[in-house]
Amino acid sequence: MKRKLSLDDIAKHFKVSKSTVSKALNDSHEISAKTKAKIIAYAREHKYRPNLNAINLRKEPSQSVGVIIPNILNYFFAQVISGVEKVLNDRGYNMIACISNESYKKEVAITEMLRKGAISGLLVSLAEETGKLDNTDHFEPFLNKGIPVVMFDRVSSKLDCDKVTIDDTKAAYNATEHLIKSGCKRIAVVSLLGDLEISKLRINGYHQCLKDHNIDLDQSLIFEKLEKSFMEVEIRKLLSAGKVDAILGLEEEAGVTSLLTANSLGIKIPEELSIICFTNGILPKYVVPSLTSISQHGYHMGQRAAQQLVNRIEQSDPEKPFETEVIKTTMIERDSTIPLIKA
Amino acid sequence: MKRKLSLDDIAKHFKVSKSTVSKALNDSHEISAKTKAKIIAYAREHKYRPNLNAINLRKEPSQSVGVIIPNILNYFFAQVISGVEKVLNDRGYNMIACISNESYKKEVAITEMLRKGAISGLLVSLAEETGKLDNTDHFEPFLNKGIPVVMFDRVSSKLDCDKVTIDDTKAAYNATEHLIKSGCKRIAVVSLLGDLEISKLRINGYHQCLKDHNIDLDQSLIFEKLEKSFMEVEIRKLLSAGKVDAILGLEEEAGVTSLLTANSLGIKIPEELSIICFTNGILPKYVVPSLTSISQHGYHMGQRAAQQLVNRIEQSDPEKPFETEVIKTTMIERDSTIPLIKA
DNA sequence: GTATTTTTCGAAATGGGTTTCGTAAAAAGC
DNA sequence: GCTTTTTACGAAACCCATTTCGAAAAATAC
Repeated sequence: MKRKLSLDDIAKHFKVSKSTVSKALNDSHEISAKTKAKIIAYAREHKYRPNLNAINLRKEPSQSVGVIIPNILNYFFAQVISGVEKVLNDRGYNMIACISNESYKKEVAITEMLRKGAISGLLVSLAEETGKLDNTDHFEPFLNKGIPVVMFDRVSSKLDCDKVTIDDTKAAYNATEHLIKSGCKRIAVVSLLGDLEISKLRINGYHQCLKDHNIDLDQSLIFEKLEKSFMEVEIRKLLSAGKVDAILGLEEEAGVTSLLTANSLGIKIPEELSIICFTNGILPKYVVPSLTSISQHGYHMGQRAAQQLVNRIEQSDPEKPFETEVIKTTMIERDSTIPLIKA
Repeated sequence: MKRKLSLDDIAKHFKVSKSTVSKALNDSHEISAKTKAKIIAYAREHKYRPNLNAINLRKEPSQSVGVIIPNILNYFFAQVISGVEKVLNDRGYNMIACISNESYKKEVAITEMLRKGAISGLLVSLAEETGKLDNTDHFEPFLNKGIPVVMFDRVSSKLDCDKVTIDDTKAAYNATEHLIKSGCKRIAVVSLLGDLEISKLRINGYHQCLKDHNIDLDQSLIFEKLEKSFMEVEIRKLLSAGKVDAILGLEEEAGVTSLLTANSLGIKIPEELSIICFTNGILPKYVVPSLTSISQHGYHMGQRAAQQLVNRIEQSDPEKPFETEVIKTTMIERDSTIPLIKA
């Protein structure tokens, strides 16, 4: 059991006071060269590291908030982080960014780390695996301690806290409707989102829209839990069969992969196949043909989530009911869909 | 000058001891319901916030390191962050990620914030503006305090510390040589990097290669300090003039913009124009035609930088000379260049 | 009514540094 | 040799919340 070496320990070793040690290590002029030398040497040898909390206790208290995102390589989350960082910085907070890498275990480990640390609040977007396990118990300790939690985008209805999302159901509904109005009848759904709640919501929107337009639901056209490694093969099978005239991608990668696969099969877009996908990242604009996609306004969502959190932190009324803010989505029409003729 | 409300302040107000206040706020059973109620009410009303450093002083000390990147929306930096985060997490550190947004002022503000905070080390990639001003004084205080700093990618020779970079000169040389060997003679350079040191290094590599192949340098082909908003116009002018048969983009955006502009002008790639760019992000693979680019292995670079930093933190030999680790780059050939026939 | 238990609270120690101020010893001044 | 100034260091306060332990007060037991 090695306890950390402290100033007192060094002081005792040399039979001097800890103020002497402190001054020696800070290279104060009050301490003689010899004394300084031996203390510094000893400190180095024994890898003395000052306790940063102790140092900071004397300084202005600094606040930080933890942010947990599933994957920083996802452009949407990079946008969110960008927005979060701006707000936090403007309001004098540090951001401790953590990446769950879509893993439940990692997410739990992060929360444990953050609990030890000193955070004033927590921003979370759930890992895919957490969505599947549907377990958000690891966030409870924060709420119990009065540390506010705000979930964004990938939220869970199991946790009672503030949330910032898009209207997934409505966005999916509108996208589906656009496809139907442009003449599509057999609309497939492809997705890597697995068991996340937002996946169910989006599919619900799709269902509702089909129903409202009297189109029979065909379960064989829904691929909601694709594995990344098999996605392209599955899509290729689907498209080769020639039974679909549109694809709704529940996230960007599914949409882009559909488009590229269609290209490689020589399927004409949008004449023979229309595609719309969620998440307007970098790719939709640059692939050929460009891809109609639904912007979730990540930067703005990040800003709003951070603002909600800081408001909670700074205003101490725990009685204030939790709110779910819904960010409007925007469908950005590009070349993968047939433009509607305005009535 | 309002000082933060402390436990003592509340204790004095009610003429009780601060242990009573502490217990009341933590909902201890030792405190009567009435006492608890009034103390909690008062604390809420006056927005009492415990000093987290004081709380943490009693817990296991947690270490965190600051990371400053210019822009999280840049895929390369997202990769770096990804690698950094993995290493830091594995080794028990928190990551405080900060975004300078390419601004010198913001970068300085971040360092000031981090100095107040408790960080054990700092990872930095310079903002473009900082490169232009060529001023890294704001990092000196960390080094003077014995807090190690590791720079990565956009480093400065002004600061004496550990660094992790690619061999910019060599990478540019190799790319240029590839273009020359595939028959290009008039190679333009386009870049948004402005006054960053890496920009000069890459241009040096280009110079050297031209020299070694007895090609005269034409300054009018070098656009090293393009502004983002004028870039496309400049490139369009350049390409319309029809005087170039290759473009070397010093970063991804310049490369992609060149490619798209050439497309829109009907210039055939790679027959009439070859393009290579630095930074193998998401786009090069997806644009049409796909773009030959130089991978800087961001994830690996992030990992190495973090490892260097943690090593410095944990091993207390400040005498160890600073090192600059050079990460090998890889040129990924795609369809924007003519393949070389192997000898 | 006395003995025992429970409730409620306070004093003080704790965590690990920094900083102020006081003092003894050594150096300098005359 | 005596006074004044430096130099070198220590004691203690300070930052702020938590927690242990002891004690007084109140409630219950018999």
